[in-house]
Amino acid sequence: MTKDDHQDAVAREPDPRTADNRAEAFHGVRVARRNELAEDYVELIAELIHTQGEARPVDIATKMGVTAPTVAKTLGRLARDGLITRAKYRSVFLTDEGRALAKECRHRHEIVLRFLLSLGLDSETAERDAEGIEHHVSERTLALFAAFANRS
Amino acid sequence: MTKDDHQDAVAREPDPRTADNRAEAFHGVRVARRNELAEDYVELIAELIHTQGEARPVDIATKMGVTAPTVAKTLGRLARDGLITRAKYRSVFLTDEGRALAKECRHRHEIVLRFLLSLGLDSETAERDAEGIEHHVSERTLALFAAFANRS
DNA sequence: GCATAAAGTTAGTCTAGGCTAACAATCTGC
DNA sequence: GCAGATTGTTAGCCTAGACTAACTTTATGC
Ligand SMILES: [Mn+2]
Ligand SMILES: [Mn+2]
Ligand SMILES: [Mn+2]
Ligand SMILES: [Mn+2]
Repeated sequence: MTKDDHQDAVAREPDPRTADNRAEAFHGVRVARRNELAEDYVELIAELIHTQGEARPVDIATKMGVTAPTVAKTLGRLARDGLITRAKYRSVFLTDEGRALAKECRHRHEIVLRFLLSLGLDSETAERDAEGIEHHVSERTLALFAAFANRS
Repeated sequence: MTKDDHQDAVAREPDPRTADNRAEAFHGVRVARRNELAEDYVELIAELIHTQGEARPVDIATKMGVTAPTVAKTLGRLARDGLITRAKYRSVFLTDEGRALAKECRHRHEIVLRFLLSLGLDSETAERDAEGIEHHVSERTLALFAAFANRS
């Protein structure tokens, strides 16, 4: 269908499903990107509840570095998606599902961070990179990161 | 200003600029995310020009796993941003700036990929994860990845 | 307990990035 | 050289995620 198909007749070693894999990889990244924000939010909300006793929109806004209306709209989506519950003018609570996701995210975040630190990265850069990388590591990669961090 | 300020009076060990760093980290991730798509496109366009002789929208669409109109719109943005040039119904060319970005992206992609492979990851998963991670590694992290991959 | 400050909401705007449907141009094979 | 297939464009729709402006509610301090 695409040019590759007949090009492969000439190809030496590349396997015939390379194009598919590319599209799949990009698709996987797009999916991951769709969940990034939700992951960061529930992770932060869990942390705020733990450290401050409650998760207030104003604190979420400060830590996320966005404005209050942006937080409000995002919380609306999280509620719609069953990750949090909220009442008007009150602070935010995680549902069971939200709590489970938060736990998983914190776990991932910590492994990625520990891994970067164990590679020798300074903590500020490690924190910044971990915040982005954490959403793009598969289970398999995470396991390798954890193993490496542990035996360092 | 936020609750943290006076909370810090009670705090044990966390340093006082933690909140700022968090917001900065999230901001950095948001910025990185804005460039992800452009980076993947120019990298792919460069690759298509190299392997096929030209970069046709239909091939970009296939490899990216999106529809032709999506590609058309994205190419419009890339042209607007000075990364490519194009004429109606013709294939796409990189500007100097686009070529430079493509080169840099390919470089980053390769280092991340080699790094993941050298950690012991299978190549399919490595390719998928690299496609996402590459946009979130700082120069510093990249250098550590490269060093690790080389001495493995 | 009330005035004011702080926090939260709502409405409206914008861009990116995805899609489908419909149409236009180009390429290909005969 | 033209019919049909392929490719590309355009228009229009949608959601996410950002913002400002304006308003309402809640919390605070005196
Ligand atoms: Mn993150
Ligand atoms: Mn995180
Ligand atoms: Mn990528
Ligand atoms: Mn890439």
